[in-house]
Amino acid sequence: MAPPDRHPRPAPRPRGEGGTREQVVQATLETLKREGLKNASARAIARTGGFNPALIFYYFGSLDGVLLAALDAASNASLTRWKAVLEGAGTIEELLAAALAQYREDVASGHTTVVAELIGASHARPELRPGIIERTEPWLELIETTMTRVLAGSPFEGLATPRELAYVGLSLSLGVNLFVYLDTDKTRVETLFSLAERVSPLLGMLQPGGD
Amino acid sequence: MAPPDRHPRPAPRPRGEGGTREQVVQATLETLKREGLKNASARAIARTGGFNPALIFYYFGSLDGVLLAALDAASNASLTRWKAVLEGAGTIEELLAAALAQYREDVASGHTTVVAELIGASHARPELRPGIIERTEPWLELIETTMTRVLAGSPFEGLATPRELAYVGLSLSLGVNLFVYLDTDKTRVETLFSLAERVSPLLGMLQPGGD
Amino acid sequence: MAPPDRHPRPAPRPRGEGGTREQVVQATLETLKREGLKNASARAIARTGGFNPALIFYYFGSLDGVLLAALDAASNASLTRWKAVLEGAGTIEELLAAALAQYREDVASGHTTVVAELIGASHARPELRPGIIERTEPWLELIETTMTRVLAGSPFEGLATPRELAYVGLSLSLGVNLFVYLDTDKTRVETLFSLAERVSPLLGMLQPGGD
Amino acid sequence: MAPPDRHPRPAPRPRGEGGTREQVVQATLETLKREGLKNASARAIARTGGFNPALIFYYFGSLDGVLLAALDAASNASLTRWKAVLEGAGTIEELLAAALAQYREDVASGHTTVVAELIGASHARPELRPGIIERTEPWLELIETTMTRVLAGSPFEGLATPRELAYVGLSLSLGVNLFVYLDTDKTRVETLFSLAERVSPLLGMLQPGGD
DNA sequence: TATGAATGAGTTTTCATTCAT
DNA sequence: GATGAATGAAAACTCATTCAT
Repeated sequence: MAPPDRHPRPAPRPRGEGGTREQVVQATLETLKREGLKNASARAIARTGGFNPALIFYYFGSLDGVLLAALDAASNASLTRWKAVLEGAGTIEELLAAALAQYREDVASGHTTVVAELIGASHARPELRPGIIERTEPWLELIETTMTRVLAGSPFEGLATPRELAYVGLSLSLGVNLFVYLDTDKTRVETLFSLAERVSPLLGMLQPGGD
Repeated sequence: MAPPDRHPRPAPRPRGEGGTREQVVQATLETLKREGLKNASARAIARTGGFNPALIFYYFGSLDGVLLAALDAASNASLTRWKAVLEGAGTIEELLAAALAQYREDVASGHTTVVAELIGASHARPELRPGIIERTEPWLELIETTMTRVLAGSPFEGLATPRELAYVGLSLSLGVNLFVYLDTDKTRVETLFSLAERVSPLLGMLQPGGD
Repeated sequence: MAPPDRHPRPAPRPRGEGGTREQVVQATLETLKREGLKNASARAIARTGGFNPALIFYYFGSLDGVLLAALDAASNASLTRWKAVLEGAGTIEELLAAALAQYREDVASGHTTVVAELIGASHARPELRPGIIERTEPWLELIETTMTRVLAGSPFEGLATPRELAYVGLSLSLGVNLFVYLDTDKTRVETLFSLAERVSPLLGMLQPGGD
Repeated sequence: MAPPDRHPRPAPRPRGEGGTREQVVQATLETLKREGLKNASARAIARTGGFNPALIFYYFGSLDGVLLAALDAASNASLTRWKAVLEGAGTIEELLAAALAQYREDVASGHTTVVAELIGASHARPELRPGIIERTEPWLELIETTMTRVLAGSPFEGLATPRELAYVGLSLSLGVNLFVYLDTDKTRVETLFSLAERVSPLLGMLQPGGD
């Protein structure tokens, strides 16, 4: 006469496919996109992923833990894409065109949302700041490297260091991210992008051989 | 019999001066600056201001209510200052110099923090978005008006509409706001500003009579 | 067409009778007695008292807060009783007899359980220690005062200071409390008490005039 | 893929020596001493010992299981020491001196802490009571035997049975244990012990041949 | 106008425990 | 013999909000 099994273990969720840990990160990402950081509680994430909230703490120790892990995942994926895109650009004009195209895609896919969300969140949740600042560095480096390469020989070269330009680039990028978010129907962002396309050839003209 | 320990009656707030409603807004602003949006709960605000949490709901109906009221207050104050600053500028160079000076002051005083905080918050708290977007409009108008005036007769005039430039300006402003926040020791922001100062005269040269 | 009232406020629990705060303390005491400290969670206490767990935090700030408040209540009540009892005793023999009677009553009523429970708990919950130690002092004072009075003129007077005897008394009292708790059927405690009754007259004989 | 962050594999425990089971008991003891019963969770114990929490259940079936096993270990070790000490004492005076010395050592080494902790815990955790009461018996027997031997021929012999005196002894011992715990800087306990030293010779004088 | 009391639903986190491997 | 993964239940505590006064 076995005692009544009050907690029958449920059929184990399909394992493997990326690993449970990965699934938790994915659920976090999805929740962040769908419900906003404020509502991305441990419970909400678990609901999204169909698992037990305790799992989050088992793998990441704290809610902040998963949030940063999710930022890592999103940031890394995005960084890889952008690296590929920027490496293909030889001239200022090409660079701007490529960046613009990628930015458009990011906006459309909503992929950047998470990054922007969490960077914006550093305001609301001071605890996250250090981790977020840290994850900003590879982006600065990518911009810096690209600037160094593309600006070689241009009149801009003497005007600003690559690092300085990286700061400008990151600020602009963050700003547009926020702007996108405030722009519900995306018409304004489109206006902004088309302006960039119009101006870009003019900048290209300033480059040696870029006539 | 005795009132609960947790709510020792504070030294009675000086009544009148500015009205209770105004005091609630001020307490909200202060809490926002000191503790971040995430921690700006009704209780925290009430603690800051030394009043009863229910007061918030009495005057503003909901927590989101005060938050938007606080955004209004901060935004209006800031807008007034900026209007004064920008109206004094006749040339592109003067405009940039004036804007930079004001921006520096804003960063130093922490006055912009609240605006940035709440705009960044539109990510985290979808409920606030509509209200926030609305409060963005006067800023766009200010930038637009200024651009129209300053760019008259310059080669940029044919390149972009004032509205388009307002979008650029707002994005940049938002971006720098975030960047400031990520930059704990403010050295990066200073680098950014000094770059702007170096570049600004060059742009001025493009203006008619600006040689 | 009012919106559906999803949270109809329940008929308010009968107010007054000692005040809500007092009810919370009583519920804590009762839970402590019935279920032991380990199981005296906020939920359990609230269940006992039929109120919302949040009420505990509203009035006492933390679980430790109520526990100490409960200790205060139990300790004070007990202290009052003991004071009355001890003040009536003029000789060592009378003192011992009175103390024994009161101790018997305490054991029977289970009233001391809570005090012993929480003092014993200082082992398991270091956070409570300072508060508990503090609440020990009036007991030491009571024993000290009594000893001073009763021992005047006896041969014990030169042997030990009243303070020292207070330490002995408190230790013995704590020890018997624990012993009581380990002694499920109370036969051992009864043995102990009857021994005390047998010995007490002998001590009395040592007193001046006590022959 | 990678193991979760929270469980970095510790430097592999030296196997064999004493057996894993014994290591679990030791870790329990150590955790009990360092963090108190309240915080001696399965996880905490496993962390202390550098092994997997499941090991506890593998060997002892439940958390209460290890706790009692730890009490056994501590109690037995202590009992052995005390047996040796008490057997060496022939007179009341010697007995008291020896006991006092050993008690002092126990307090200093913190070795008694665990025993007291768990006995005190019978309050907080009713589940542990039966097991604890059981482990009390050998102590009573030791005191009883010693009393019988030492009191032979003394005037106390007719006054109380050895069993009764064992109850007094255990109560006093438990009481002092608690008192020690409440006495942060140990000055009070020292006062108590020095009083005992002063009084002890007087008791010795009552013994036949003890003048 | 203002507030103390009260509450339901939520928060993050930790628990003892099980089980497949 | 030993462990990593996983989980349901519960822990302490905070939240925005309401309402009688």
